[in-house]
Amino acid sequence: MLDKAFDPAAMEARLYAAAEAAGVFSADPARPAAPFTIVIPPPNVTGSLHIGHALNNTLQDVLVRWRRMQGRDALWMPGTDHAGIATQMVVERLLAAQGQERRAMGREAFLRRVWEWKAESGGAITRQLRRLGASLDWPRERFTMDEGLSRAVIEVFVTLHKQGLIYRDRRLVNWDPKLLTAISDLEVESREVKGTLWTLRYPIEGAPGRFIQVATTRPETMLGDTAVAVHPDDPRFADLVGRFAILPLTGRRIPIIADAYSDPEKGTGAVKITPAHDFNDFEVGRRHGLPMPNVLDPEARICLEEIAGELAEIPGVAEPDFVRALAGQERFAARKAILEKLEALGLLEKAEPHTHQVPHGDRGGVPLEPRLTWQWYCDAATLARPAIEAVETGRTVFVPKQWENTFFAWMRDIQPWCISRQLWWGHQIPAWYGPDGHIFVERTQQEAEAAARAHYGREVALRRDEDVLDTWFSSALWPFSTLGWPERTPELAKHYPTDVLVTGFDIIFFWVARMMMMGLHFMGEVPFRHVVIHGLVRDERGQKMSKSKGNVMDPLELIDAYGADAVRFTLCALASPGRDIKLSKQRMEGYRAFATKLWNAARFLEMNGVRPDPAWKPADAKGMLARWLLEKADAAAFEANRSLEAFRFDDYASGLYAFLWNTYCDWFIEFAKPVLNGPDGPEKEEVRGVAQHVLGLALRLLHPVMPFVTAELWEKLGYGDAVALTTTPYPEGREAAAEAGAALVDQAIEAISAIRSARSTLNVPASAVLPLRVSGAQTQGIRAFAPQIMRLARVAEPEFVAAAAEGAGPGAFCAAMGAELFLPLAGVVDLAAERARLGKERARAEAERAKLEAKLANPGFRAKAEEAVVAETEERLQDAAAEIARLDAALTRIAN
RNA sequence: GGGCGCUUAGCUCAGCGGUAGAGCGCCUGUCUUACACACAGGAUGUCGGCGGUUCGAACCCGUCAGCGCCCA
Repeated sequence: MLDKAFDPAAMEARLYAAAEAAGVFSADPARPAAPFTIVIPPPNVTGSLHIGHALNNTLQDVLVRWRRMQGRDALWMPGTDHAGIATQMVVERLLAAQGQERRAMGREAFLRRVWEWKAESGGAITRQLRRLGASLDWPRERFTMDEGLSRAVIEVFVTLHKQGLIYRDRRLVNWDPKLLTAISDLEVESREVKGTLWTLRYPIEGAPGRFIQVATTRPETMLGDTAVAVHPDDPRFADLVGRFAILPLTGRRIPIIADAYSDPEKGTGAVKITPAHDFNDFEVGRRHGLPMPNVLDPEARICLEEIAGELAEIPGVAEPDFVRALAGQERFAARKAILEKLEALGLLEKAEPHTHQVPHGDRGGVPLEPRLTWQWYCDAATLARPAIEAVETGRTVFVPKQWENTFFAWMRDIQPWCISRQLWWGHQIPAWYGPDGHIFVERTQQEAEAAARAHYGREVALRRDEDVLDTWFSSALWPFSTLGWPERTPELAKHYPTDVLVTGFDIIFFWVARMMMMGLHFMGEVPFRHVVIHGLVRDERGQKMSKSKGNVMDPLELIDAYGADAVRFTLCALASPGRDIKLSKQRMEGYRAFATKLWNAARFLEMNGVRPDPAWKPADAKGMLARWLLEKADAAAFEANRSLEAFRFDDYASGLYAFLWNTYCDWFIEFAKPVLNGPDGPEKEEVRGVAQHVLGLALRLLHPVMPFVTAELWEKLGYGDAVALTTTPYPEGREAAAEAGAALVDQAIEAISAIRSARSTLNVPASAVLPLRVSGAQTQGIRAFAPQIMRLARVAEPEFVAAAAEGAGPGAFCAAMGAELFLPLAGVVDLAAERARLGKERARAEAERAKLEAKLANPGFRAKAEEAVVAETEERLQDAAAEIARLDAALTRIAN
């Protein structure tokens, strides 16, 4: 017997553990079944499950469970990425708490410590995904720093290097002065900062008293200025182009150049050029062959090594001693000192408040410095071409499709990808340097040594590059490295290309783009057929959730409060394509009620002797109620499949919600009650049969989104083992096709609704049982379901007469699909109220008739509209007219 | 500045050429022996404005307005 109350907490852990232990979440490459594959977008190993993960993984799990039930060899690949910067920061923080520092302990000891941390506290998220019910193939779990995946990384790096698609270059990077590493363009967060725009005066060489003014928000970089640029067409500066300015403080001679980069409308129209510290200036510097001295060290302190030799004393303009004193000063302190000095020299024209965008590191949180360094680069533009083409030709399809534009926009303008990071935690770059700096890129130290021997003709000492690769470099390989590549494993052969990648739009650049590039280059085929982009989960007011706002919803707390099924169902039901989700506890309460409803319906059937019966054949069902329910169930199953095929998780959820609650509970079970309470016999057997059959169908249909309550009911009711539901075939259903017998149920439903509405409007006491007189050409539904109508509409045994309302005195009149219903209400009915009710219905019918008449009166409509539409319109007009006639007759009877 | 999206019932959202829908909320009634996390009934919409295409527009096109996001 089912418990009275549905208690998710009591069953979830047990059900999940049983399924995991039974191995039903695992793929089997030996099975002949067609594969269905999703690789999880690898969460960060330092991370914990947030509501965005809950959405992302719920959607993946729904797809995987559904396809698995369809018989596909489903593989949902789990794992995490090593998150170079984040993990290194976590461990460094732990060390700091113990008074230790990574440099002091050395690289090897530090890495040991990181692995220890990973073993102890890494991957909390994988345990949390289990609480969500995610049916990942855990025995196949991978980690980007695994031996196998690391091998793939080395293989890819070496291969791309030999192909000339990876190279070393000295370019500007986004440098994080706190983390002391280059970071990706995508890890740069533009923050609006209220700063100051300073205008500086640079003296013109050979023109005493003449200055050129330049505006800057970072005056400390002026030490590295190597030119002043003006627009070629700007008449104000035409005579200065080709001459020189004297850079204050350092006394350097810098040319005044013409370059269209300078915007005559902006600032003073002249702009200082600091090639080593600004991306735009770097390009200008390249175009004009300017020197590019670096004046900031890795921690963004002033360093003078590259300009020390050229400092020159110029009275009133340049003071080498002052500049020398700046060495080692932190950038903002140096800024202050430089401004004070310039002001003292009369070279600071003005300072204006200025709001501008300042790039910050999204991890470290400090302003970044563009910095000129040697780094490893990947030729993304070349790799992007086939990826763009794959999307253009539809080999990979985005859902919703408009995200393809975002993908194209970024891919078509892709910059060289800086793949080296000045970290210790990560894949160390397989490059070795000879004594003269010659580079050997090989898979192993031994191979590098052999190459060096061949190159130099003798043994030499090699030094390995200390840098590691961007975490995304290994993530980019995820769709094939996790399947065993570069080994040619059965999994790789069977499951690549994968079917779907499910992710948020913010990750199109990170994952989608890079996986596409690497997948196509190394596997010759796209990594996934579909990319499903879902929205962001926001709070109920549409605000982004954040710790600082205090509006975060913890999925684990939600699971505790509402059950994993309710959390999953809510996320699914709200996942409309292309829209963010506004999540509220109220919504979740509503869907928890749905799980409870399912539980209670099952309990009711169990109490009424409904038991699973695999031998029961729907095709043998004869009764109208059974046919009606089977038809609705088939349509619901069909729609569920269709919705999931189209990745319409919202339609899938709401369609089943409506079927279970409205069709199955509100009508079928209510219709079944008189039969279940009645005498034993074939009719009761058939109702029990169809009830168990369709409940079993509903449990299967709902299982992908509500795996826990469905599995529990499946087992407790006796359909089978809870674990076995995971691989029980998913119902296919078929398109709705109305059966004649089933229409009689609809008539009974309509009669009940009409009577209920009349009773309520006329204030008939709920407990009063009214007589019912029925007439009309179509009354079979009323006859067939009289007991149901009596019970649900609270009426006496229907009396079938020639004309329902004739000679019965005052009463209420209504109609149901060709049947006329009359409720004699002598002494009960308020005739004025009934007149008002009928009048209102008449007005509604009249409006309908007017609309349809106008439409049919339009010659264009008859001439051009489809025939079926015209016919339907005519039919509706007749119905409206008949309804008006009936209502008129009823009104006449109770006139006065 | 460039691009994308959104604007439909009080709220959150479906619908995207032929009868305006759902959930929640609201109002009224009900302990009808599965379920008050329930049942029944009800009210509420110039489908953002304007213009166009069409026999017909919430839906297609143009335009304006407001909101949001991404990239400079």
